[in-house]
This record gives sequence, structure tokens and C-alpha cells, in this order.
Amino acid sequence: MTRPLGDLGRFAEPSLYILVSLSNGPKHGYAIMTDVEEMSGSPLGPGTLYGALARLEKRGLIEALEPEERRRPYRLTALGATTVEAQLKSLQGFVQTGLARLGG
Amino acid sequence: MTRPLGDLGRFAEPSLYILVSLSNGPKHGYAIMTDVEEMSGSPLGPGTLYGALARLEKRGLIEALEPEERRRPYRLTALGATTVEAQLKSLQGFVQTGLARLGG
DNA sequence: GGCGTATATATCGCAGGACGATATAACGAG
DNA sequence: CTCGTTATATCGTCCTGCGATATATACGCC
Repeated sequence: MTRPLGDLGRFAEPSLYILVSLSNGPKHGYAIMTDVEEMSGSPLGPGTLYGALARLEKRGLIEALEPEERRRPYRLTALGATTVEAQLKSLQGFVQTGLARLGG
Repeated sequence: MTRPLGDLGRFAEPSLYILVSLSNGPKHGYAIMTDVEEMSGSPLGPGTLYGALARLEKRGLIEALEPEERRRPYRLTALGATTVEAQLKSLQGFVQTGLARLGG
């Protein structure tokens, strides 16, 4: 491994990416996979996805909808929505602070 | 556990917080601890801090300076600086996408 | 019809990080 | 002299990331 640049360990916080992906509206697993991959640029494997999905549901941040054909869609809960928003705003402040420090 | 709000698992990417903290200029461990705690709002324990510090140094993102008294300061390397910047910009795009999705 | 690729979900297992707990020590305030 | 703060270091556990793997359907192509 040890990718050339822009790599901090192995974490890219998949859970948050998944939540943001669901902010758009309900999606099933595979759609989340491709969506996140587009957003982040790096692939999101099934191991990461379905693991995170199960955890997020267990914590009440997302909930499963009725399966359509072979698809099992998920939707953000109210708690999930507040959480994403809080996380993103916190992250926004952090990013601004960081960029300001680099610039100044 | 199960903190009230705004909590995704246990990860808040301490490494990135540490790198941003060092973007300001060199700091020793304890100063980073308090700085990150101020930035993020949640405490950064010594286990997390010194573990991450060792890893970051091993990866060449930070380097140790000469100890002053009891303090062991660290400084960003060139690679570290590029990495923070890349990470922050990537994060910025992600945050903007996310907030746009919440708003729209 | 057979084949590969895309869609779609699920599980296992290892590696590695997060983080609380704990230990140690010097220093200043009271 | 005792308590809280500053300061660093290590151990152990739990959890997460994530690649690998398995399974099944549908679609286009030759």
C-alpha cells in the first residue's frame, strides 16, 4: 500500500459518506456504493458498505424500507439527518480553520 | 456510550486534526492535545495522540524537533503540508456537496 | 445457448487504529 | 506538602475498514 500522496491511514469515514449519499433521498446499497465512489474518488467495497450500513441502522441513523425486487433501500432517519448536518457543519468549521492556518 | 448526537462510531480522524494543529507552527504533544480538543470539541486522549504521532512520524508527515525542557515538539514536513492541503481540499468539496444535498 | 459483465446483497477474517486506563514525573500554587 | 496542571509514554481491548469471497439475477453479445 502506502499510496503516494494524500493518504492518512486507511480511513475516509465511510459512514459519513453513506449518510451524505442518503441525504439525497433513499437509496439501496449498490446505488450508495457507486454514489460514494463518485463523490470520494476511491472505491467503496461491499465489506465496508454493508458493515457500515448495519451499524448505522443499529444506531438508528438510517432505516430499511420495503425491498423492491432485489433492492433493499435505506432512508435517513430524523436522527440521521440531524447527525449528518451537525457533522458536516462541524467539519466545515474545521476545514475553514485548517485552510486559514495553511494560508496565514 | 451512545452519545446523544453527532456521533459516528469512534472515528474523528485524529491524524488529520493533528496535522492541522501543526499547520499553525510546531507544537509539542500536550499543546496539540488541547488545541485539537478546542478545535473539535471532543477530548483527545494520550493514547490516541501519541499513537497517531508515532505513526505520522513513521510515515514522514511530521518530524520531531529538539526537545525543550520536558517538551518534545513536532513540525510538519513538506510531505505533511501537501497532504494536509490535499486532504482539506478534498474534504471541502465533500462538505459542500453534502450541505448542498441537505439544502436542496 | 453460452459467456461475460453489470447489478445486487451478504459474510468472513485480518490488520490496524481509536481510546480509555494507567504509570510516571516535574512544577507551581496554596 | 499536597493538589492540580503540564507533559509524555504504554498497554489492552474493542471496533472499524476493507479486501476477498460467495451467491444470484438480468442483459447484451457472439
